[in-house]
Amino acid sequence: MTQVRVRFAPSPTGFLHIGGVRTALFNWLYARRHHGTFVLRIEDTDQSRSTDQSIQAILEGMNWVGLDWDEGPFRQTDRMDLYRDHAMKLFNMGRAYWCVCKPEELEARRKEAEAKGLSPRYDGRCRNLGITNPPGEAALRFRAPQEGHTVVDDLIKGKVVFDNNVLDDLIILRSNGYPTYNFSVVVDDALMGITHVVRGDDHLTNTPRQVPIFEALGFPIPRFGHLPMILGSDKARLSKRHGATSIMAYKEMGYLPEAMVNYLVRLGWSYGDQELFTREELIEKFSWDHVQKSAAVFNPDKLLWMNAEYIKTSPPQRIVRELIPLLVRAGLEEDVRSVSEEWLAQLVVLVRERTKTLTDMVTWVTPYFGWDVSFDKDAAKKNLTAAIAPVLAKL
RNA sequence: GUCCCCAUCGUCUAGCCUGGCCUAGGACGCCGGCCUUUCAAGCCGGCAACACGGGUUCGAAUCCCGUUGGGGACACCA
Repeated sequence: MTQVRVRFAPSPTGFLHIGGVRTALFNWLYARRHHGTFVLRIEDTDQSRSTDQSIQAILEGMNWVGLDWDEGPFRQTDRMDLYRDHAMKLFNMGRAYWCVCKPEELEARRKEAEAKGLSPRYDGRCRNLGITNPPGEAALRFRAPQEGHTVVDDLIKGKVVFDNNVLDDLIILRSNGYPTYNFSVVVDDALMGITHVVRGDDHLTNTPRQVPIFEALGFPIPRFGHLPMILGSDKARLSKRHGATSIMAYKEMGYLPEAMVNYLVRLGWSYGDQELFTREELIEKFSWDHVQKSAAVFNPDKLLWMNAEYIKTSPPQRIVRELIPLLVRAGLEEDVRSVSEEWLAQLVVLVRERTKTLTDMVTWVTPYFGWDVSFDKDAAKKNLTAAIAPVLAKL
């Protein structure tokens, strides 16, 4: 078998979403499992929505959960020549044509079709115009096959058959010269030698649109895998109104990255009855055939439980490292400086079984700081009751 | 509207491919008990599901068809 090459290709239009993290995680696990390569690619061809700040957020999030990439981050906007060259190649071989329809006209026609209960597809009116030198602004469309069918043998869903007559002649180059997603993704996945394209479920119907482009360009077709979506408690796609969806928001709330990873991987993947996995175990045990086909509801309670498990079982030194910045932020910088890490570690052991998040832990730990610095475990245990009572009262 | 995907406890899931071991297992949450001077943790126990309808079969959660329900896609967004 050839070397596994997978990628995570987010668009930088906001913070890093936990759904994105899960997609990245599955790709990362597969790469690590097979000693393959994990590529990070930033899909920033939408000029109006992409921001550098979002790119930073993506990198920050990936770093926090420990998903390291072997190549990249590549930015599609650095690769514009590649897309234009390949688009023109398609044009020159007659597989693409110039479309001079105005965006507003297309929009109007789409609405009209929808109103009539028809498919809101492009009607192909520029398809056979044979425009070679478009006057002013024009977009380049791919001449999609109209007959036959495209079969996607999905790693997760199995064989899925699409009739080519539902295919649209989609725009591959916008009139501003930027490539569209369905085109740049094909060029990049091919040129980057991606062997397995694993992405969200919402891309499944994009696949039969992309496969003919691979074919037309003479590229080998990668394997595809489509991961089920994450839903909110009302079974609607997970969004802000269900609570925090940014991965970094969970850091802020006092979650451990290993707990996030463990929870997210179990959301849609299983290994018998096992709930808790070390990173090494995940790499060793991960495979597509235990990935669920159906969408999963995000359950904050279970995540909280899992975080508590990690807090209870992680080496106290590890917890201390994560805790210190939070203590500093809580205004306890002086106090933290006056005690040893060892002292803090003992304190962590003392309170950890009653805390579910690091933020909880800050609350529990705070009253101890007024005490004698020569911390004695046994003495503290005897005095635990006294320490807890006032904290309880405040809660 | 058209196309595609999905369907086991409230939720995450095991089992389904290779029908009988399933009076359907585990986990979260919930309820009760034990432990504890109180809380938490821990331990023990309980509630709770094969969406529905037809087939196939000696036998179906497991295979087939249909229905219903949920989700996704149909942009000069990704």
